[in-house]
Amino acid sequence: MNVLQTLKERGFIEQTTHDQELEDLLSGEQVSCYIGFDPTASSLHVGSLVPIMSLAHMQRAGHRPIALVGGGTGLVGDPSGKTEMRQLLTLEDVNNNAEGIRAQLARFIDFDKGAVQENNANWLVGLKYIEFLRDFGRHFSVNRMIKAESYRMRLESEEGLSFIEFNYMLLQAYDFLHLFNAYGCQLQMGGSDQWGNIVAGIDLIRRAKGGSAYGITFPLITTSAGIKMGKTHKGAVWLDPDRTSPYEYFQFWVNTHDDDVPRFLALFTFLPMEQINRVKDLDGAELNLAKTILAFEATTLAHGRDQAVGALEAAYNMFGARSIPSDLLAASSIPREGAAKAEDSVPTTVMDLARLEEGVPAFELFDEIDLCASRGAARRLLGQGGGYVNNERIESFDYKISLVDMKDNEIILRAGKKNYHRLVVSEK
RNA sequence: GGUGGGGUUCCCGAGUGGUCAAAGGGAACAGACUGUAAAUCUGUCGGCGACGCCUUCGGAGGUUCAAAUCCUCCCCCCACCA
Repeated sequence: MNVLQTLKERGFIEQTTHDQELEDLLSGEQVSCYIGFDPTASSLHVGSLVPIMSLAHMQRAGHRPIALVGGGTGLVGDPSGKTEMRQLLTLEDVNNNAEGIRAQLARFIDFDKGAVQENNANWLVGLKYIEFLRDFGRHFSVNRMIKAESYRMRLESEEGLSFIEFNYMLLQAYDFLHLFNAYGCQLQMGGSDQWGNIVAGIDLIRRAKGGSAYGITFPLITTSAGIKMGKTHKGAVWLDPDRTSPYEYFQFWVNTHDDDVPRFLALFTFLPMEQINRVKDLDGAELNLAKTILAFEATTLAHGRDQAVGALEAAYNMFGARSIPSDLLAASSIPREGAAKAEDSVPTTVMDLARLEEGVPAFELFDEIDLCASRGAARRLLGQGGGYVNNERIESFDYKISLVDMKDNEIILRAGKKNYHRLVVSEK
């Protein structure tokens, strides 16, 4: 089975150009393929996981993945699929962000074994306007461009489309051409909103070099609730452990919607499909175990196995241990017998002994340790019965949390069902 | 550059002198129900030790007992015209 089939089977493919030729290409010798990543932040988030995983699949199949950081295009801003103009980045930001992104990609693809990272700032920033127009601008038809879906939304919007953004397609096409020349890269992959840009690159390669190139787009992954994957009320779920802790990351995956579990297992883990397909028949508590495995595998990929085990144990500690049958997704290396263990993956605050001796009103404390956004919010939460000490409901908003509540040298506070916070006393 | 229309609480969007912390919807949060799910129902949804006080309606001034609402200047967005 070649990569294309693997990707298809696992739900990565929305659309491809030249189905048959692409199939042949990928069945043959090593192919270089690239995906662009926007350096809008120093970290990637779950929304980029589909492209990342697809590169990983490529490498596993013996091909060469090229991760292109859009250091140059990031200076312009891609209008595709967006309703308003993006904040423009400075070159310095972009370079910093590119560093962070590389480190994260390295967990999924191996730069020591052929994978390449490039930054298009290297060839875009020095472009000469007139030369560029003469050499490449003439290959682009404005008539065609304005018909592209990627521009239509903005063309029809009140915001309009600025000229700088209109150029984006040319720059991305030029990237593809550059990588074609430099690496013989014949395949570009990207989100479905990139279709127009990818096709523009393929055209440019044909017109300018007479070469053939191909494209693959990924579907936009939405949850069954219809929301774009990877967004939560707290914002994006980041791959950077400083932004989204491994425990939170794990929890994000555990909270996957029922209907999404098999699909997400296929996309976001490397577990074999025949095992994943069996998950489709599960429901209820059994399905929850599959979610646990999904979370474990996804966390292992992003943060390493130790962190994943830590997150799993922390979850067991908070929500109760489980044991996972050995025939469920057997390829997973998840520890099958759950050991609940006090873990510091749970946010912890160290308190002065003196304050706890005196007692701190619950609403004040909940605000202070960020279980609530403000004292007012804490009052409301507690008033509605959503606050707990050691899993017992706090009955009044000004109940004083004190040493009386100390159990095993800690006090576990909880807001709602899932937000825990641990309080310990300073040693003195 | 001209003319007209706009900028409201997380988002959309009402509100054109007091009854406005500001309708309605969405999102979000809590409770019940559950499987750390979804759906549903109920409640909450600017801040504050809080039946009161304080800060919000693009920005800065002004009129008035009283302004999101009226006036002046400025900034930004949009449409049409040039």
